[in-house]
Amino acid sequence: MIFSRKSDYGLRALMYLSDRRAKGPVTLTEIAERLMIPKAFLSKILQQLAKKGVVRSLKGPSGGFVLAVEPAEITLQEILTEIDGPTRVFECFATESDCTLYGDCLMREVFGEVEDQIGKVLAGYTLADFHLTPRASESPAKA
Amino acid sequence: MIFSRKSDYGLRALMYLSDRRAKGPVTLTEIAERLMIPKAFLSKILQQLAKKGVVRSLKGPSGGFVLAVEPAEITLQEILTEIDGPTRVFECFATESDCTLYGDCLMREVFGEVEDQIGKVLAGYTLADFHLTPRASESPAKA
DNA sequence: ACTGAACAGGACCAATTAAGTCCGCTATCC
DNA sequence: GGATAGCGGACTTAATTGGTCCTGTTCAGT
Repeated sequence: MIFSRKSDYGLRALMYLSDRRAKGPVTLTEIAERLMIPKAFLSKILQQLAKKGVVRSLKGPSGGFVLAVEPAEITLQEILTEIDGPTRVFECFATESDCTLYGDCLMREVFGEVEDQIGKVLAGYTLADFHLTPRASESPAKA
Repeated sequence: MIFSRKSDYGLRALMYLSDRRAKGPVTLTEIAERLMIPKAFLSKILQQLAKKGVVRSLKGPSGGFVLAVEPAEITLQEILTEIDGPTRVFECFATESDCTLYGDCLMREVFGEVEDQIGKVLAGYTLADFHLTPRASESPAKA
């Protein structure tokens, strides 16, 4: 699996915050309950995202988390990288000296290409493309 | 990591067999030693590839493994799939009922796209593209 | 100032998967 | 029939992921 459960949780939490970013801070407890994510675990994920500046956390009563970026300004690639770290496609186990490949390592080339393609797809979407709930701003009559 | 160490071992073993497929069966011991792969572990991998018909195994003295396909006829995608199983990019952890996504699941779409792109890259290479050693048939004067 | 709501962060534990080993069995060549 | 080589199942170990717990610290409201 390329993307972990952590990414799934984190991404959904960001969608939740994105949907409610007009309404002030949302508590960890609320997000965890609504999205059915283990609270303590989600706490770690949001802490991590807070350090990276994706969300802002406010302590004390009436505190919680708010999205710190414009949903349309952060790509899926950025989000997943910030949660899971860079997508590693293949790691060469051989050391320089015992790599028996002929000439330039074609493997590196191939897997570099794979990484690029993955990145390209993920960079094509932003948080604004994802919603957990219908947007209040969207005309319901259009259904 | 998308691709496991098992894939690395298996792929390199296939390159080895590809390079020497004119010279008859190669023993597990030879491959393991040359490529510095734990023998018992490589055995499992080659067994697996034998079941899939990628290599053929011959028991008894003067036995060993031979490549059972034309190197140019098997893609990197096929090889990696046969060793590691299909590349799973993302697994939705929510059940149908608790998936809170709005409308059609955009996630599925995105990650399907990612899988397609990975497949496209890997399908563009065959075993014939990879070599552990210089090909004898290739003019050395060209260097 | 005190209280209680809320996040922070380190240490810890559990579950899963990946990686690797062991050993008796079977086929094959000479 | 003995030596050689792969087969295959059970097992162990190591690494990673997923998750918990507990003790802070910050801060709004009184």
